[in-house]
Amino acid sequence: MTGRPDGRPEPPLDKAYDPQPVEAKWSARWRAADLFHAEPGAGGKPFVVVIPPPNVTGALHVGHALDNALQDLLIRYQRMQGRPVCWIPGTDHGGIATQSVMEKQLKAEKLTRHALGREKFQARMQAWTKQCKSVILGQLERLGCALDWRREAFTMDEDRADSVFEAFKALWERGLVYRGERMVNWCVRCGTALSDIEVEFEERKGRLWHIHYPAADGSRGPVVATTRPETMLGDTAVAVNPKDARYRDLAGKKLRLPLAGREIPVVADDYVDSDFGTGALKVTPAHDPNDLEIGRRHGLASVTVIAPDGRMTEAAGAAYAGLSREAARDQVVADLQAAGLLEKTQEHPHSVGVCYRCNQPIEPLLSWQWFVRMEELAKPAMLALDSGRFRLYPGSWAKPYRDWLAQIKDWCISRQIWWGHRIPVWYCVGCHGERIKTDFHQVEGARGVLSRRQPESCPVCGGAEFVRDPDVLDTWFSSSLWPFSVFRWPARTPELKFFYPTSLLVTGYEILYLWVARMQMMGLALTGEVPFPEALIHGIVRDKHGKKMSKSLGNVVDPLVMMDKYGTDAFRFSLIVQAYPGKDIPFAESSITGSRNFANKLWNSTRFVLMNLAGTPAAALESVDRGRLELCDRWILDEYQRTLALVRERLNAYEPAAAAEALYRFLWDRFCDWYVELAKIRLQGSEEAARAAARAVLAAVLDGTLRLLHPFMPFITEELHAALAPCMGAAAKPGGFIVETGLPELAADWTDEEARREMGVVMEAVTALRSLRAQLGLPPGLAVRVVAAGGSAAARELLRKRSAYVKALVRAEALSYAEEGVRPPFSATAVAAGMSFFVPLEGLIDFGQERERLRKELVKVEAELAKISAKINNPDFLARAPAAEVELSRSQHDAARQRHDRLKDTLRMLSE
RNA sequence: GCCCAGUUGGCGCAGCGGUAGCGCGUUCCCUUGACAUGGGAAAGGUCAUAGGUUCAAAUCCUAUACUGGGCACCA
Repeated sequence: MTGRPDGRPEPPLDKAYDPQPVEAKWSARWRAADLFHAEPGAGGKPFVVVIPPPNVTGALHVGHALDNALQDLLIRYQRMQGRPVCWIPGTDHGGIATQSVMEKQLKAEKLTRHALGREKFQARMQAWTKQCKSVILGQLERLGCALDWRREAFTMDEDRADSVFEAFKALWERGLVYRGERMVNWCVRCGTALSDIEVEFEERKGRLWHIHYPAADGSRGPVVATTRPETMLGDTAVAVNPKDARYRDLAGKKLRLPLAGREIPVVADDYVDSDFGTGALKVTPAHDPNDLEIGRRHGLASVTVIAPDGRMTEAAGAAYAGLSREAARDQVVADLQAAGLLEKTQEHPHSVGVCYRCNQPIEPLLSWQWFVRMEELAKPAMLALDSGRFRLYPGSWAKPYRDWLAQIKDWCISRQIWWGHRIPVWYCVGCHGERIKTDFHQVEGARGVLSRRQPESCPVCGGAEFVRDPDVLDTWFSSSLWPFSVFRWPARTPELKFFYPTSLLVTGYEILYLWVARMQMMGLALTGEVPFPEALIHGIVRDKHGKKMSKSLGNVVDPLVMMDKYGTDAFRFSLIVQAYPGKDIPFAESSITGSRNFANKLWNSTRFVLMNLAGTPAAALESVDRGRLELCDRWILDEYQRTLALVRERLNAYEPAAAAEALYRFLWDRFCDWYVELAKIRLQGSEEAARAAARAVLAAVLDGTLRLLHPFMPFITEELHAALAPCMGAAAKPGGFIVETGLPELAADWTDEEARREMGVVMEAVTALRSLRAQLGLPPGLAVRVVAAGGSAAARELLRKRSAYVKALVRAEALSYAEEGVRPPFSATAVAAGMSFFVPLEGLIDFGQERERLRKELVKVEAELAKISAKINNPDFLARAPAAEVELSRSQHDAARQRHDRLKDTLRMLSE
């Protein structure tokens, strides 16, 4: 340590916290020490979390940062409580989302996946995945995540493929997967079917076209209303409600379908709402789920006019075939208008189902797909919820979760894309004919053989030529197995035995049904256990105006930029401190600034303590004689103890924001603003025993605060702990890394109501005097004399003993006492803690102003007094409120009364 | 249409039965040996509206309005 020119020792830390080097250093050391690797079997019940695997679609966003900051917080917290922890890292192949990222890249190269072919496409996907994984894992490490890096998993690697096949097989054998022809949600852009939850509904501006359908005999027919005129080419009936008097004699008649020219019947069906539109409904069984039902009830034909690629088919007629559905709509409307059949057009906003990946309108299409029967799977999941074996935090999610399970529909799991687990079913060409090779999704009732590899021969016809189901599984299928596939289920590994079921899942509510519910169902169905007994469901990170972040809005915040600018700890803390249960987070940069400042405050309070420990290490708190501690020591220890309890309580209840806030306020408002300032009195004094006591308390409280803060801010606390430990002497806790030192615990009970009360008096007096100084505009450097008068004997005695506190904090050179009723001449007055404080200011004070100031003060106190008086004079209150409450109100009343009287007295004296 | 959540100082949020708090912002003063990423002081709210329960309501109940969200949808 080199000396400074002025002879004082060089401070042990820089003046401001510089996060970058600190983060790099500790990331590397944690990794090198393999600090968060867990082996099965050791040390009691483990705390296990599987990461919600990010899709390999690019870099992480702020939402991931929040999710992982919360997990890391809880992992480190549990670890510090002495539990073995295991947090599994990994990524998800991400199906459609990832494939469309690749397709965009191909498009930029003027390529398509079809031009490339399935195999080459796969190869490119693999390469991309590899690159993307390392970016994502790197970001997680940068965030400080205490992941067990040796256990990294990917939803599409070999081990996970075993799990997926086994799961599919188990469901197949139990008759829970089936291939069926259904009206599915088809995304024209993605070229695949989607499950119901992958469709989002958006309110969009639309129109309602009223079209006249003439009767076959040439007479006037009904007018139908539709939002999708292009589908009329596939109409096979018009339906009306049987009770609708307007159409009573129409049912059973034939109509001439405009543009197409064919005859279609009018059918009567209860489904039709007479009040909507014209009360006559065009029926297109091939392109609308409800129309399909009507068609089935009335034995109607089905004419497919829109192909899976979104273009019109031959069946739509020569004039339209090949047009996109949008172009066909315009053409149909124009043609109808030309034919004089378009009665009118209305604006008609309505909700449109769109693809959750690409936002394009969904096309309902009839096709053969794989489904999972969900009802049977949902029942155990509901039971787990009802019996408390599975709990959601916050509990407000339980109802929506349950409602969703109760009305669950079968899950379409086949996707017509190339990136994913291929469906392990093979079809014999001998049995199904050549068509199975080219027109797979239209082949009715195809029966496949379940196998991972091509079967030897067909069990029916003995043929040896097979085609594999070209489809892949929904990416969420493999995700739903994640809590046990990461431990290589179905293999009965030691990991599976020790780490499964996991302890907690942390994720956002946007995938509650998509993922959380399905993991519960699959876990219960395949392993017989709830995969995690608790789930912490957090909100979404939005922009500062509360809008969803999206690339198109340009309001996306890049976590790396934030970490570079403010440091990882500040970034994490700002997310956690806003993560109140059930709330979305409006993310403003100003909130990270606040956390950055907090980190710096922490840094500097350690810097201060270090400066005072250098050379003379602190004694352990336990070894300090309690009689050597003075008021502020007892007070801060009481506050500290409360904070420890509160933080633990909040974290155990999964309320991290409240825990973070408690720590923030303890460190800043209590420790720094009051305790450190008061400790300075002794530290700068000459009495060695007093200095030692202050050092011991400073060291103990700071050290514990650092450890308690570590799960929130891992890097800075590690750095500061490393700097502090060598200076702590006997007070140092054993352990290398801070996470190994455990959570702070108190050897003794430091509850101290008396210290709280007495510090309260000191703080009140100090605040009142500071306020007085500011209001009088006294320069901060000007030392004043304070004369106190009145108050209880106890309060006087307290202030006499603690006059050093008051003097130091209000920059007073003297604090003396006057007889009640004596007021030093030319003085300003503050009233607090039941007494008056006079500050003599001969020549500096304008009595007119001083009177005015005190009058304003009096108005406030009068209002307060009136309120509290009304309360304690209310007989009902006295009769019915609890005694303690009455007592409290009385003492409040007395305090207000005293304050009031003192102000009045002072004013009277000033007026004389 | 049904269900849920929210509505608290300029902005963002706590509090959820006993006299309204925090962060950011604003105003004033201060480069004093941890920290100007700091210290001190101040201004600013009839806690959406209307009823009700209670000795006492931001907090419980009931309506209403607005804002989000979920579910189901009538073309």
